[in-house]
Amino acid sequence: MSMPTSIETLSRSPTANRVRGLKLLANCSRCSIRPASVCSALDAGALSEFEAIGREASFAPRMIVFMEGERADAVYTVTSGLVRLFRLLPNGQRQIVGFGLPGDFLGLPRGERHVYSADAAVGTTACRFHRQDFIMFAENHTRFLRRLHDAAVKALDLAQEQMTQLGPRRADAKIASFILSMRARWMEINGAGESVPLPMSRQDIGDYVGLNIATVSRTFTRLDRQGVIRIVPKGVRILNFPALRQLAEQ
Amino acid sequence: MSMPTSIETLSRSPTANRVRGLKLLANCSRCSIRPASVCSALDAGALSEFEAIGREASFAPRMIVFMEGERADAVYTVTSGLVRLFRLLPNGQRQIVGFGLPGDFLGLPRGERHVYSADAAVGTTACRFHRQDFIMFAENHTRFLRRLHDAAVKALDLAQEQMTQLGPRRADAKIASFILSMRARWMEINGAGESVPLPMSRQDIGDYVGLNIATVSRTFTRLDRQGVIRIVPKGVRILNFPALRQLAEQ
DNA sequence: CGCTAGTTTGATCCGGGTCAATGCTGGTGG
DNA sequence: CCACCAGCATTGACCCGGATCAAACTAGCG
Repeated sequence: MSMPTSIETLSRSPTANRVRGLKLLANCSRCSIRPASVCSALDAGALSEFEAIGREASFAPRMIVFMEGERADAVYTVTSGLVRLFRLLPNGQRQIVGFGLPGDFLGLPRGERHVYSADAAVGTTACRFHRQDFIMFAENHTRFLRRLHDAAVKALDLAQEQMTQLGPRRADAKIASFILSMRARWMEINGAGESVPLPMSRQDIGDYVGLNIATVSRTFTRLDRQGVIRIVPKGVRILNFPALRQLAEQ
Repeated sequence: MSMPTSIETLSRSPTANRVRGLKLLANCSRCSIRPASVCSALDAGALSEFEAIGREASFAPRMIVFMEGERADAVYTVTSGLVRLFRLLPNGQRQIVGFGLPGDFLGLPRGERHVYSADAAVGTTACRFHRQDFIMFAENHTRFLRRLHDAAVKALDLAQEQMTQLGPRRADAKIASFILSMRARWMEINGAGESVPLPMSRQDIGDYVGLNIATVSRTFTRLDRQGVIRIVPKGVRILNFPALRQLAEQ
């Protein structure tokens, strides 16, 4: 975690005019991440009804989606790119509490205000719905509501899991767990094999698992040299699964 | 975190015949922690109806309330003592994910199985309800249901908060935050002032905030010597609030 | 081609982990 | 009533992993 980064992130991100593009949804039925999203619970009829209340939003890197404390008046389904979910601590450090991947649903806190902030880590697109429209739609489509509930359970579970990762574990254990958990999440989206995309920066990874950027970098390098993974542009390729799993258990 | 402790904890805790006592609820209307519990949402009539489906359970120190992975067929409201909520990690370490204080509601995961374990840190009493009875009752009492929802929100918020505490923070910052958060929770129960009960062991505190028992002890001692707190039996007394708050922010 | 943001790598230092000895306290039985 | 014991807390000595600071390197991108 580093103070400078979080400050920079904020000052470089204009809070006004956040959304780069905002146009009608083209065709949900052809949407490639639909199977992995809450929309998978909708049949053709419901889908076109749903399409009518949504808009496509796109975010340039570092653009803010919403801020902690703001009224939550819109909800999102990420369709491409990567969203960082984070809290700014009193001392200026940034704790990333999660990553929003394509298919992930964001922005519906239990209360009326967001409890964490969200910004785009890379160029990102999402479907945007007004909270009221969305809730009304959900209440008229029971299967969809249940699917939303499932999504919430999954998020809670991920958060609990993350709590156990953040404790006093060794750097290579944290990084190994991180790689495996990202792999598991990509698997649900595109069934990928040993290749794991990591679109976020080293700093983001550090702020997520609780390590300094230098330590993150060194640990990746070490795992690469040990032949456990191979570092590739914007990701890694897993070479030795058993070794990686063993490290993750430490 | 220490491996031996978690192992001991398990082996010393018989899984059979866990509940020491199990008798009818005496008189909910006179229950001293009712204002702080979900039962506060019930009027006299509903309360006696509620009384009829509950039983009082008591747990000796180290007795298990429920285990991660088990079917969740009973729910609890803690009435006295302290419950530890924890996960056992693959390497044998124990991560305490929360403490159940008097008034806290436990044991209703979103799915049908518990996602963490719970045991008594000290002699503890709780009201026990069969899950089905409880859910049926709740569905017939809307105010109660809403109150339950609030409790869930609070728990989720605490978990997120805890995530930000576990990161790479200094030992005195972690301990200071811990003391202040325990104080805030006791305040809701008995409005106590600068005196903060800490019924759990040093090991429990360490497994919660992510510190070694030795470091926990040393940090308490240091804060005491610095005049920020005074260590008293089973707790601390806060002597210098501003200093403690300042430490917590680091 | 050169600028900028991000990444890697090196050198150094310190906080907290580890191991182990000692101290304290409350419960038990002679 | 006191001696003993078990479990927990405290304290000390030592060491190591990761933070910090800083420099060199690399990859996009205009």
